[in-house]
Amino acid sequence: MGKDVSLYEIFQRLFERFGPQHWWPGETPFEVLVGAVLVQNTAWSNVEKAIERLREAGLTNPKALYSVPETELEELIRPAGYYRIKARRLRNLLRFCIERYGGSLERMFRTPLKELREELLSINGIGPETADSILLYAGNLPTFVVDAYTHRIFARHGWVDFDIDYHTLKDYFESQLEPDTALYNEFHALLVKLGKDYCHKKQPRCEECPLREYLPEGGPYEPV
DNA sequence: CTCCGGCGAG
DNA sequence: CTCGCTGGAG
Repeated sequence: MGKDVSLYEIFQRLFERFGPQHWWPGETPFEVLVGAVLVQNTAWSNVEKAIERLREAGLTNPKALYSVPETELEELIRPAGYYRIKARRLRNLLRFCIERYGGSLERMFRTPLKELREELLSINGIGPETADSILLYAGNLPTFVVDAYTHRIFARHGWVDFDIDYHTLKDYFESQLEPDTALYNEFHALLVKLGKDYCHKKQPRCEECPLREYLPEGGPYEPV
């Protein structure tokens, strides 16, 4: 797996083309945490509307947001889609923050990475990608976030198999990269940028892609 | 495997 | 109008 590719080289190619993506820099850790749940299979532009509504309502911390009745929360986050299930998932996460850490995200993120990751994964509605997004982008902890774009980009280039699972792909990145929060942050953001603008699900723009020099002969690999 | 769902791009 | 979206649960 991975062939002879250097992940640092891939990162460099993407960074040279796209520059810094400054993901989740100005927002509070709380907004990042909320956004990580709301963004599940959803365009970020829709999540921003929901976050903006919560901000306008002054719901800027776990206890405040958890005090909102579930049906009201559903209406607040409605623009993000999946609003019923996301309201429930969000409340599951908030309840955890409150009961386990007194509603203090600062306290929560002082927990050892591996330990906190397991705790987050035990919450109904928090899967591997959401957990890692919270840990990396809200907690600044060095865990690599894998997503559908990462999978698509690396499988199409033949660097990993199409049937690779989340943890194996995550371990692949973390085994070849230093545990650097800033690097993980920027790398994932750049892969999302590439996935959105070039490595489309249908009709990828390989000719103009920053990674075109790594394209296999005869075009990108496809799932069997 | 299906469902959850509003929303914007094309 | 259709498609896909910084997934996860049942």
